[in-house]
Amino acid sequence: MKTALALFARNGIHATGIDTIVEQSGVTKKTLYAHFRSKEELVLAVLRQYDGLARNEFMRRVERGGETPRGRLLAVFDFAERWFQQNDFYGCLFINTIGEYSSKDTPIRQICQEYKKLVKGYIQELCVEAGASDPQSLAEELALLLEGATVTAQISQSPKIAKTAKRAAKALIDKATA
Amino acid sequence: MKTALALFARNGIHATGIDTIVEQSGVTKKTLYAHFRSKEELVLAVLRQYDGLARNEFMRRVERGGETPRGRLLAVFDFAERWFQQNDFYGCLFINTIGEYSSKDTPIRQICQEYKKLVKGYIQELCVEAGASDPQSLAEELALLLEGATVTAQISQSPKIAKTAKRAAKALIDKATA
DNA sequence: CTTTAAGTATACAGAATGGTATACATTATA
DNA sequence: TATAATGTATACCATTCTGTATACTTAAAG
Repeated sequence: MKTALALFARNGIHATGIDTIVEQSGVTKKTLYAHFRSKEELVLAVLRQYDGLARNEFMRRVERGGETPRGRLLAVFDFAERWFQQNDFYGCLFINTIGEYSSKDTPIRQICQEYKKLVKGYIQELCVEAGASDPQSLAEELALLLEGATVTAQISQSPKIAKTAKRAAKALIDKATA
Repeated sequence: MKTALALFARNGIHATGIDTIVEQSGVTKKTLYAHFRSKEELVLAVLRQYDGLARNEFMRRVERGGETPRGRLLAVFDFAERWFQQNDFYGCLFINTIGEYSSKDTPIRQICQEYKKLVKGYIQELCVEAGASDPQSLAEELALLLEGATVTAQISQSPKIAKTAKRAAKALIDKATA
């Protein structure tokens, strides 16, 4: 049900009408509004669900992608490359959503902020394990590379930018763990 | 006239109705449609105009911001910090727009792609001047940091991330010009 | 002075928006 | 078997969307 509602990812939230969701999901409008009181609540539910799924998948792949802490940090960008290669990759849902909601106090924004904070926190843990002299700074830098690679892959439609990010990440990690 | 139409930047394109634009700009609907045949044409015109302005401003500030090529490369991130601090900063218009238009062949996407390509090209010129061993790679890496800082500043609402990006940039530049 | 261009004001058309209501089918529990 | 919950199908409402048309004002150019 919610699954079909990832139309949001492709077309954006404002551009996706309730009717389209109803039509494509096979669910009836009545049922939809029985579960979610409004479109905003539906959006929130979708974002929250995706938040959990995406972070889980991210951590799982990173964990498997490297033996050493340093290897896991670099695996972040291997994960990114695979992500960018998916044919339903339309950039980061949270970044795209933030672009549609500028109001500072909407709960939608909060979810997006929270997601990014948690991802950065996870990267920071890896930095600690890798023995970085200043884990927080390194984590910020690597998160920057990841965000940058994500939007660049989205715009330029070329997943290979992940390799560039990985190369830069390597340099920054080496410098921070010298 | 077009100036008032930068409602797009704040609220996104799909969320901004023609009526709102007409109302806030003082221009009449008739006149608007005399200049632009459709909303899409208006969007294109706005993006194109902003493309020119933004790139100009960017290059001007970078040029003034540093004496040496290396200094100008770093000035990119000083520019970014000032940009992030503006109270009408809602992230990069082109990134936000791409998030709303996934269709590969819309001219709107092309403008966004072109903008990013030109900015990267300019950074690459600076990298050449700075004597980088592989200017293209360095430019890609620095562009990544800039994009990352932009979306991070937008989401976290804290302009200081520009300093983080600058620090990382310094490390990457040093490595590439050793 | 008159004509022509371009503006304002406003009403309207047709479709799509978010959201509600009615009528009927299914199913699980009491 | 009766009841209550949950789903489907569909029609509908008020509003807003993009885009057009009509009528009146202005102002510059011939």
